[in-house]
Amino acid sequence: MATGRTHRPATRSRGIPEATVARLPLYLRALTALSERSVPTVSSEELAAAAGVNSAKLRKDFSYLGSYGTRGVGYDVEYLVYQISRELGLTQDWPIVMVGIGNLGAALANYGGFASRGFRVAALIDADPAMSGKTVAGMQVQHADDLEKIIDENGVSIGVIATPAGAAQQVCDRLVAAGVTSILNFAPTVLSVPDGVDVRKVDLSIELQILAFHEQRKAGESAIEAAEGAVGVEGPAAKVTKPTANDRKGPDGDVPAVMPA
Amino acid sequence: MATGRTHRPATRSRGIPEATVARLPLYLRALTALSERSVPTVSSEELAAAAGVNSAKLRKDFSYLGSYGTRGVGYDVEYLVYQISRELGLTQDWPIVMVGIGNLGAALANYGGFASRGFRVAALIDADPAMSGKTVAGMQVQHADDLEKIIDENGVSIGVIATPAGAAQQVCDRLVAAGVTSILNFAPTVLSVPDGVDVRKVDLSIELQILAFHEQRKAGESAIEAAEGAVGVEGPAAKVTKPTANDRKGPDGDVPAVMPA
DNA sequence: ACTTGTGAACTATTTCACAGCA
DNA sequence: TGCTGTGAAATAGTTCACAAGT
Repeated sequence: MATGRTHRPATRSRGIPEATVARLPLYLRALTALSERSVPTVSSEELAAAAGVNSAKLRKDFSYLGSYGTRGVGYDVEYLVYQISRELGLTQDWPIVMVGIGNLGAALANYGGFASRGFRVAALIDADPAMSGKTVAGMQVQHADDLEKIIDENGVSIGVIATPAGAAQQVCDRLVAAGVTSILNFAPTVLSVPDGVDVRKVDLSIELQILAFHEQRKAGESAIEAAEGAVGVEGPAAKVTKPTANDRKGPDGDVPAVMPA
Repeated sequence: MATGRTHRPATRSRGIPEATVARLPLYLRALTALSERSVPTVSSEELAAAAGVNSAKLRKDFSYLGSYGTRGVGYDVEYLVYQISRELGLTQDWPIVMVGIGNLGAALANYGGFASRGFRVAALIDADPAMSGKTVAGMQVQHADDLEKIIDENGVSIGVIATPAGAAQQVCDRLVAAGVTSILNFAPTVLSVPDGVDVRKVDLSIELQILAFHEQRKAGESAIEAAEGAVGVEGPAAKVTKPTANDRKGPDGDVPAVMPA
């Protein structure tokens, strides 16, 4: 339903803001949950709550996609699921290759969230000959030598890198040379790629460091307040102001080492 | 080493932009690498390249921390490493608990990047009795019953959730009740927490969906151009007013199922 | 009576470009 | 001369608040 189609709301299809794109998967998840509960429609208010954003932002986001709601009523859940899926390109099948089947790679291979949207793991690849032939998440791990062939035969355009940092750029280069144009990088390295190739980076330790920053703020605040006798008193004494030392800050040995599953 | 120290440049310590905070770990990583190669100083240009940003942004970012560079010369590597570490709160020790030792949890436990900055895994916790006592990453997995005791005894203020989506909110509530004020959430759920508690979310499938969006753009561009040769017209008949079936959209079974390491 | 869709105001972030210092 | 530090301009993103549909 929804009026949709004939009237082209001007906005459609022309550059959706990056910030909006990043939230579409969030909305999609919330909508999918509603869909499973057979909820027919949602208001921007309800959906926003379920997705953890405010309703003005959600409405603005949707306005970039088109006018898919009905005033006075809300949004048709099924219809919106479809529209967002389509916008994100999830109505098609995306074969992906995963390179580096260590601890993290194995976890990713088992990750249900990949398969549950348009993604399909076409191959698991590891450079370690000892890994070849091992079964991870129901698939045989293949050797890196076959990378190009696999990409070509499966029409892969998205690659996931979960190798140690040292190998990432090299793997990336091969992926790109073989035709991959989008890369999800879990290795703690800055990858350099030619124009036209997208890279997204997930860095586990960075997230923790950001939390530590805010955590320190909280602790510091009360310390200052306590020292100056100011307002907002809130003080679990447990907040050891000056913890132990911290010698280690050792080598950047991030990403899990390869280790058979 | 570097002029620094005595002069306090006005800016210091007052609200550093969130976008800047998010990049500090990036700079820190690049600087650490330089430090290991015993490079004494870097220019904003060089460091920016190593961190994958542009130099104007980097200089602006650093200007929020203070004036730690030397005009005509650059930045003292060791000094900057220290200043950024301090700013991020990494000069102190942060004990963390990890809840949910499935595939992903095990990978995280083995992740070198945690230990290599101020973080220390104080405990691995899983609700599955079959996991208790098992050794993962050199630590005994403990049962969820002991959560509160562990948090209290170790002064933990940061928790990592790697449980299935269904258990996440419940785990979160217990963490918060026990005194945790920062949470890194790997479960594909929106967590609700009281004011004063920070949550950061890492969602593997969201990142892939964002890539798919851009990937589709690339492909679509040429396809549409080829098909319509014209300008603004966009008329994929596919605009099925009433979505097709769209079967799969299966259960939101994200996050890896628990499975012994 | 209710809820969307959206200009307009506001806030945050990035980029420019150059004065100021080593 | 070379490179930082930073106002000022440009751009991106968010929030407000209300007109317009249903």
